[in-house]
Amino acid sequence: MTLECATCPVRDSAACAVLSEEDREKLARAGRTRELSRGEVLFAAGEADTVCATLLTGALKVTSHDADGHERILALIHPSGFIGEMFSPFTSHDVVALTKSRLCIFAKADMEAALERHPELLRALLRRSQEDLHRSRMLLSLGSGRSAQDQVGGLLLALAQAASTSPCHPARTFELPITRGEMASMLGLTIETVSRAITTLEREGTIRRNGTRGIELVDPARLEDLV
Amino acid sequence: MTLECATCPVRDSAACAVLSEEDREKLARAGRTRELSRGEVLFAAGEADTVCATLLTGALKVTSHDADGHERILALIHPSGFIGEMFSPFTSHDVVALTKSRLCIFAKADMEAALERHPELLRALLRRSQEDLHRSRMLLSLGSGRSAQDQVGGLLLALAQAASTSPCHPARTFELPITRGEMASMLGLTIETVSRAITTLEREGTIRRNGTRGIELVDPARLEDLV
DNA sequence: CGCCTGTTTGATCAGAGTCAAAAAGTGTGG
DNA sequence: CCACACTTTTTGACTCTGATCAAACAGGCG
Repeated sequence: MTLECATCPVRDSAACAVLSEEDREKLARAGRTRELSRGEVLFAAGEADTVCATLLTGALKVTSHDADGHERILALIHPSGFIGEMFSPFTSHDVVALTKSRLCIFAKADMEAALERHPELLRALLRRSQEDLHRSRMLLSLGSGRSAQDQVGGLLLALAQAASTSPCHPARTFELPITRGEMASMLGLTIETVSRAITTLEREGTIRRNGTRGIELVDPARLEDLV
Repeated sequence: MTLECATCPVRDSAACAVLSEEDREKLARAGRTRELSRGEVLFAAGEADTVCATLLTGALKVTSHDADGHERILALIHPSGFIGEMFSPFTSHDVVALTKSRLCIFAKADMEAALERHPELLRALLRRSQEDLHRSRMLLSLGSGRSAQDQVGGLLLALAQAASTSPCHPARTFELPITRGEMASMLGLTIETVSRAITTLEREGTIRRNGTRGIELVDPARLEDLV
């Protein structure tokens, strides 16, 4: 299926937004879209990977697996995010769909050619890469000396910020994009510990739950000074 | 002090190595070198930062501090590494010298101008940024479900790789660039736990110690299949 | 309705943290 | 070269948090 940039949901925020209308069209002709359903694998670690992609809708996770198959989530990817290490011929981590997702896929060779012609695209990717790096370090610092409950609180806050439309203020109410198990795997905790932490946070009056996925931040300040 | 690219120890590996001789000279004229002694702060989190830098010799750490002042090391920077988020006006983390270090410093504005003129420099920074991201995720996956001993083993392996001249094989013997406390702070453990882990690894015959900082990997394979 | 997946809660246990002190290094000045 | 002070590392005893094992509970969907 060929691309329809005109109706693209991330046409203003994705990396290719820095291109002119016509340049973008030219790039689009080299690409195609792909749908993934929950659990489908986009990249598997260690495979040669010859494509890169922009996420249009849905959400992806970047994971690694330790010796005994335990999964660790290293990053979440939201719409307009870019996937693919342009300088490494092999993927180092798995990339898997968390929900039904739609992507815009390019051969690395085509993207490489576009980068050659459009330095502004290079700049857009650099910016994204530095943001990814920043988020990755956030996740690292979450795991620090803090108690399990503080870690979960910090993650909730981070997810609220990701769910928010405005970049600085967290959303007051939002739906968790991930399961308890996936939260646990982002923090290196167990499902049970995450569940208990959420229960405690609710009993303390810091948050309120709305079904299993809905979260309302009653007292965001309390979460904020954990960071 | 003006720059002497001719005698620069990282002239072939730093980002600016992608420039031609004359372009590099031009950039060099805008920069200056700076010396830091152990513990000196290059950037403090939250400050406006108007410069970026390449590390020539020594080592730096990137750290964050939680509410009670506990430090967490998010990354190490080795010679030829680049420091400075080009797209964010404020530094988000502290950057501190681990040892006596020498840097090559540029005003962001000058670097920005150079990026404008030399897309290959942009590409070099993107590559570096993706490598940083990769290292950051390595550190994340180290912390996973693994025992303290395995985490320390994994860190030793990573440090051996960083110390090695060849990029894939770890050095068999090397000097730890950081103290026990700093190792602990990279993994989110305590000094005592790190110390005990190292003692156990030696008793198992996986490593041998040579003074407090020297490490010999007797059985690297055992460490490798922990990852 | 019953099955399956995901979540919550409970009881027990082990591993890492904490507190404390000895030992090994490092550097300084006499 | 040695004596002394200071920092870093190691080791020990005890505690407590989070993992583990197990079971009840809640939704979603055929």
